[in-house]
Amino acid sequence: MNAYKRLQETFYTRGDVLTIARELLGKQLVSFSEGQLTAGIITETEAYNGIIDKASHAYGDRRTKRTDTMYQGGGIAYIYLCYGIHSLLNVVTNISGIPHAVLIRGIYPVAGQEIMSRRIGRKISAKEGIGPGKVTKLLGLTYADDREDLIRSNKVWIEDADVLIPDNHVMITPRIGVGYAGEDALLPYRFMVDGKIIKL
DNA sequence: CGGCCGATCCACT
DNA sequence: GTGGATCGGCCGA
Repeated sequence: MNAYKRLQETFYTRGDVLTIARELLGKQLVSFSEGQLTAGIITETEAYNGIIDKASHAYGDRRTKRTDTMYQGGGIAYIYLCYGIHSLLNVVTNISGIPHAVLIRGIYPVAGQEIMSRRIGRKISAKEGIGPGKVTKLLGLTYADDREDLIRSNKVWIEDADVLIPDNHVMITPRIGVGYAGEDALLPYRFMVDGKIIKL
């Protein structure tokens, strides 16, 4: 039923986190959580550029129990709790020792919409999934799923679903909610789909 | 050890 | 437009 190809390690371990954040647009994020399959096309991402990026948890090479996940090799999930309530899903990139990550901020639901509705407590709209806290809620993921292996896990992974997002439908802006990051708050590290998703 | 605050969302005014 | 929910990480004393 589903012949889509899961993204492999070579996709995640590349050095340019901005390129990966851009290329994740249109990819299909799938979760098989609580025995339920849900999936969405990624529509919004943000890049976090490691120890030199003031907006990153790993700024200044701050390696703690929490940020240690980002120091692992690319291809795993970094999920942490924000505002005490929301679990935020990131994709760890680059090689082991370099704490790069891409925050998944938005998805367009394509499978398991009824499951998603139940998880969120009401019917989802077509544009549901905007906002990183909502992404994890729809997919049934929490910070307990931190470090899940996107390449080998049967709980959460990302695959190429033959969705093409042309450059003229990609909007690039500064990141959200990172005012504390000084001049780095202005960097154009946020990528979002503007307009139609084109399925081949 | 205490206190502040964050890569947010939603209900309510 | 705004404030409440809710908790772990981090910093300063």
